[in-house]
Amino acid sequence: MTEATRRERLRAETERDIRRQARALLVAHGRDAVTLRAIARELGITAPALYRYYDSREDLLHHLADDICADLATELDAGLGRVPEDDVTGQVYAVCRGFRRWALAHPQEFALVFASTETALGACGPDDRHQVGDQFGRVFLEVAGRLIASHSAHHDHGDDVPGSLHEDLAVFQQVLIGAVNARGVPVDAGELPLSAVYHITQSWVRLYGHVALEVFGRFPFAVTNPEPMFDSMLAQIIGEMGFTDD
Amino acid sequence: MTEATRRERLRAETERDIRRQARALLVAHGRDAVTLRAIARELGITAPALYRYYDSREDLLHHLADDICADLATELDAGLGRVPEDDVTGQVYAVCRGFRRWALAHPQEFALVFASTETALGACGPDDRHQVGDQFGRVFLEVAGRLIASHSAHHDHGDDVPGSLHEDLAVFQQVLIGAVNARGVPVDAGELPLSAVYHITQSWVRLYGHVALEVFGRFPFAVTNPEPMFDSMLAQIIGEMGFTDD
DNA sequence: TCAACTATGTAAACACCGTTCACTGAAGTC
DNA sequence: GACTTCAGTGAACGGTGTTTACATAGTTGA
Repeated sequence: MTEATRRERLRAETERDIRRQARALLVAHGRDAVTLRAIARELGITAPALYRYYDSREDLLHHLADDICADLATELDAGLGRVPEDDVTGQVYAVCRGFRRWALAHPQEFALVFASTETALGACGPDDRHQVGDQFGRVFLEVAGRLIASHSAHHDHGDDVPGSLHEDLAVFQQVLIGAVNARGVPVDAGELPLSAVYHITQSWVRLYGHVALEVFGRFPFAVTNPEPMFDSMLAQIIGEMGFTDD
Repeated sequence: MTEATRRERLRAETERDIRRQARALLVAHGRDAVTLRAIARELGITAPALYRYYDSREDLLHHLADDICADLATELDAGLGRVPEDDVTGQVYAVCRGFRRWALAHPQEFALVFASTETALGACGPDDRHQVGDQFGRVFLEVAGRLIASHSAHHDHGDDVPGSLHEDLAVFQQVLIGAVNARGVPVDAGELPLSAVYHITQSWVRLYGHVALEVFGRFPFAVTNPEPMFDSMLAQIIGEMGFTDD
């Protein structure tokens, strides 16, 4: 099984070390502190050696963002595991609260992955086009899709979907259906109408908006305890889907 | 009137030149490109000379953020001037669309002011505590306050305000009332209840969320034309206030 | 086994960067 | 006209990303 040659094992090991150090620097002192020389210094090698692993600092940051997405997805998945399989509302709560908790605990990582102007950093993972770009998106949107699909009969305010969005939403609809089906829950377009897809998107806007405002401290006034505000927003988002609790 | 000495005039002029160049570098090549040496080079002086004007690069970026806030406020104010005084809905549309347009046209500035982890950059202006932190906030939130105040009778879904937010919201309520009154429109707490203040905050979450997602390209799928989505969201936000159009 | 090859590291150098310090010279003050 | 204030300079320190030529350890095949 240990097919890898000695050199390959060593390479993989240093590759992990590099990103681990980069991650530590990011957490401790922010994006600007993630310098090739600092990483190399910490690893006991010289900076140019890093070019055997990454094309440039930018490339390293890109892979770092990938790692962060993967870790976030893992964390959200773990939180999901602690909720009963059939309690879909609870799953949505778990994922959304998990996202907020993660963002507040890892502001630098959040800024790198979710608030970078470089387009390269956002789209994590090697997924095809027409796919949810990053591993985090996979977790969050799959749960949302399952929630909506499991309660499709309840809500039907379909008129407010802008016509010019139909094409984009239809693509996303297929992605969501594929993701949910891949988990063994069969869904078709009838159970996940465009209005539901649109509502998921709007929910993402609000979830992201609240979390980013909290992380960056851009609420219009000092919020002493933002958690009830977040939970209240979640309750409203879920409530708008047409059911309250059971 | 030209009380200023020759030296004072020159100083003010250089100060403006510095920030203008810093701004140009930010726009053209992003935050990391705003270096003291590049600014000085462009101005035909040496880098240490900049320390006669700013304590550090960080300090310069802070003042730059102030400038950006002021410019944004000016632009939003100008857009506001093109809407009839009594068309408050139109004013909200103007400010929100103006904010989105500005953010998309100035992504680097947006990232600096609205998505920086450094707390110092967000709170622009020399305003006291218990005040809206930046000049942009002043414009946006004042319009929102006026809108709500002018239609307070229409909506009253007051129960969904988390109790633990009452204190914070009350402070913000006073700020909003003060801002609206300062424009000559008398309002009191009865016309601007906490539920309305809460709704304004939630609207800011959605406005910010959409704009930031668009600027950073973090929508879960490729949105071919995000503008109708934005307008649809605005219509819904305004609709939730209890009136549709007239 | 040993030569050929490849992958991984090094040292030196280049052109940048923020920041500090001693110094110059012009503008303002009495 | 002497004195002070202050914008600007040049040199220096330690830091940065990146490229280049070079060494050497690991792997491979005859």
